[in-house]
Amino acid sequence: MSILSKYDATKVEQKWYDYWMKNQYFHSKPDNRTPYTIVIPPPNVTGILHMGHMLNNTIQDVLIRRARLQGKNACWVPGTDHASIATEAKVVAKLKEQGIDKNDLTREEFMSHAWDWTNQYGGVILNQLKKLGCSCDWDRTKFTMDDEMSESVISVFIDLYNKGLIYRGFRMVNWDPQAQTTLSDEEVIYEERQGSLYYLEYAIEGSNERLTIATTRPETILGDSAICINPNDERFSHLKGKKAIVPLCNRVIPIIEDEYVDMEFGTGCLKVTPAHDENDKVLGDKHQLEVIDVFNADATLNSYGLHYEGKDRFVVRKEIVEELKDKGFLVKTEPHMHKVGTSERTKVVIEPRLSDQWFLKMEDLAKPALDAVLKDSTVKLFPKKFNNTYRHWMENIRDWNISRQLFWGQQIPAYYYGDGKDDFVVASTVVEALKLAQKKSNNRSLSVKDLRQDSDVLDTWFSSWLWPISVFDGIRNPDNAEFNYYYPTNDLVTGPDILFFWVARMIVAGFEFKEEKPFENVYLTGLVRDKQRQKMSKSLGNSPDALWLIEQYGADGVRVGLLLSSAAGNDLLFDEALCQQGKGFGNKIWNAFRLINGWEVADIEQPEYASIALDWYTSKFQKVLSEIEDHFSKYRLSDALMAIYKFVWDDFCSWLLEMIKPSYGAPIDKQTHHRVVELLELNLKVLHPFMPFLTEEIWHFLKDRSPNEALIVSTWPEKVSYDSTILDGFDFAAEVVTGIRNLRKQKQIPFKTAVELHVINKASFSKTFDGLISKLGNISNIYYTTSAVDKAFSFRVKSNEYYMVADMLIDIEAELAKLEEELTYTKGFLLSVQKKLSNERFVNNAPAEVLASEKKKEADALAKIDTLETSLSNLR
RNA sequence: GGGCGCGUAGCUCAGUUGGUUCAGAGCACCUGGUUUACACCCAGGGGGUCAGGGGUUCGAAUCCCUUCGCGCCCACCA
Repeated sequence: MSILSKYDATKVEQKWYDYWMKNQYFHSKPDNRTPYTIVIPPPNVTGILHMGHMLNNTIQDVLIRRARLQGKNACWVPGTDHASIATEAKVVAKLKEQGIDKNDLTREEFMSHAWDWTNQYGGVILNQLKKLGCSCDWDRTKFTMDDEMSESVISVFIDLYNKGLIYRGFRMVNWDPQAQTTLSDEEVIYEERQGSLYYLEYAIEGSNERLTIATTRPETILGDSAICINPNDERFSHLKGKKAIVPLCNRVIPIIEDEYVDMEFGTGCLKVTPAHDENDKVLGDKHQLEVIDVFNADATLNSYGLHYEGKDRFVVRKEIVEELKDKGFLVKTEPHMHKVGTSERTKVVIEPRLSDQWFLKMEDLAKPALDAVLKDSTVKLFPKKFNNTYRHWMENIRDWNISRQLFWGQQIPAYYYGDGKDDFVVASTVVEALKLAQKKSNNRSLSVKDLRQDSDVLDTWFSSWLWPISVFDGIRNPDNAEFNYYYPTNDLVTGPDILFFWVARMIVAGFEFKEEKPFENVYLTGLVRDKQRQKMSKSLGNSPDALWLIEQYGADGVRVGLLLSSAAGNDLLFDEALCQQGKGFGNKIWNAFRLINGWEVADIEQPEYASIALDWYTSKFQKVLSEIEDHFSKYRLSDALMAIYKFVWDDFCSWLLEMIKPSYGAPIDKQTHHRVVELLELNLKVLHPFMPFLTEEIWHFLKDRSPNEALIVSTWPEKVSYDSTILDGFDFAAEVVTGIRNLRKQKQIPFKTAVELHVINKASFSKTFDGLISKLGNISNIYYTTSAVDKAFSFRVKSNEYYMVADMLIDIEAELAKLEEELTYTKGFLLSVQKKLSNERFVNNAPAEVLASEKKKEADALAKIDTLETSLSNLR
């Protein structure tokens, strides 16, 4: 087979993915190995792959592939989330295009459309993950609305209800008027908006006086039930006990007193509208005020809105201000910055609204989850700084509104049998519900027909908080073998934006339902932004198409590009140039392989330099391996990758291969070839998690391998002790080579011209590396001497003096100047070291090794000065 | 308003308990290169008062105080 000079990812990647799939390497089943488990953060079933997914899933794949190589039973469970509000919104929009109004459909009809949609788009994102190389166990693919997943959700609901933790309450909730559902507090995003503060006059009953209040929401005045003043406010003490008249509708409302009112803000008078503001609701309850809801579900005004009935809240705001102005109620308008709650999904302004909803009591549930992270560290967050955020949320946790006024989701298993507040039962089936209802109502004649199931569905997160448990069927079959083997899972990789939505709640669920954490480590990635630091989003259009990127740079290139600059917890500034860098890296490795592969191998003696070079690289590999391990242990994947990147590019390609490369046309000896292939294989192993396709491709080119010898199921390199003296020696030799190269460049001595090298070996540097130095510097001979060499260019490494003899004119003045400069610098350095050493307090307080190092510095400097001075006097 | 975090080379970031190798890496930049794996390359190089100020210490990018700038999370002020 011919080997192309440029690596072509597009031709290679699909081939290996199919191969891995065919051989079932992604598939896991319990056995006697240690499990390593990751559950995917399930993406929205109808979503498409964006940069955040690419980053997340690349990281997960790196972790899972490494674990697999380490001999663990690696299991990565994929799946999707039904994302009730987002998906329902998409389906509603699509139906609208077809001229179908959701409100005209029955629940069953709508669900059928939604399932069609899901089946049509549901697989898209998972197929995109395959293109990225993700080694998920696809046989385990789950969907949060699968029958068995839904069953788990329902049984958990019933369990929590029976424990008294779920209750039904008439409360102020966050209402999304577009989706016409409630939202949890977490789904509301507060945005700073420029608004206005309107000063309105209310007449006082039985008086000509008028009272001015300030409000940001004039459209709600028709729902006012009181004016509130601070009892300590002397400006208004004469109004105590009086009544005010609401403009336009002329309703008479009481003037109440409460210290809640801030005397400094606005006019010191507050209009109280219990139906449309949470604080007003509190005041209303305290003072037993009437609750007047002026809105319909879609935030148009209802009949309380008088002639504004049917108009949208924002339209009414404009119009009512005009009317109030015309009629003399508007005193003034001031610009006012304030925070407005918006829906995470639909972006519309949230309306506080009173309604019957289902809530989950969180306070007690939160306790074990709080301790697990902060006290016992049974769950560890990376980076650690998120511990504080987590603590704050958990300690101030509020009850979770879990009902949604949607169709797409698990319908709440509550059945009403009467009109009373408590006339309902909670059960998994109608039959069971009937039994309970008959008992609770003491009415034996109650039949299924009398039961009406709650029309709400559960919050999506109420199903995904069970994800690590339910994907192994741990709710329905608590003691099953799979669950016992895989749970708790090991690592969770996700974005910090869903720390509360999902991560915290999974921890809660783990302890509540399994008395066990759901995972050990949580790796929170950064957000993917563009080069201008803008968040990547569809609306900004700054997010590159994932598949297009993969086509351009190969999955390996994109993976490397994403990982190169994404330290854990830091935002990633995505730049396509990084993918190019990743692709370039792949090509570099490819060419290193081609070089090795192209050598003619002969049964000849191994040169000494080659053996030394290989020994050095073998030790260097071990050193880098321990660095890589260290980075992995801290979830510093980009550092691990960078360590490998530099190691492969610099140490392997630029140093090792150049050192062992046979001269032109000559064959390489068998032994060297064998060892360098082995070393390349080690490189491929540590690279595989990052660049799975390229490495597998080369792996199979190197040798004929049967499927069970594939790289993906090979073994992670073993850590063994290594020789650090050879590493130090090599560093010294490398400095010598660099010195030679520098001189060649400065003096324009072409590399092709062999030169002699003379050395005054004051540093007693081992001659072991002479062969390598000669090869890399094109040195004809190395001579050891004790005195300066005439007509030569010189350079120094530590206290060693090197002379390069070339058939060229030496500029004595320039050489002198160079030596003088080095001498001045070294003397200055010596002075600073000696100053330190003569400081008694330093000598007394500094640890021994610091002291020793300073003394060594002093000795080295003295030796170097001696060398320099000798050279100078010789030259003169 | 409360809390957390950040400010190190042109850019993105490392820098563990203050002390060999502490001022680093990658990219970008500059100079040279038709070395028969690779120009997606090779060799070499420049570049930082570690945001400003003060303090502790024999010694500070690192610890403390303070000023300035930035980001994030949480919170009901009309």
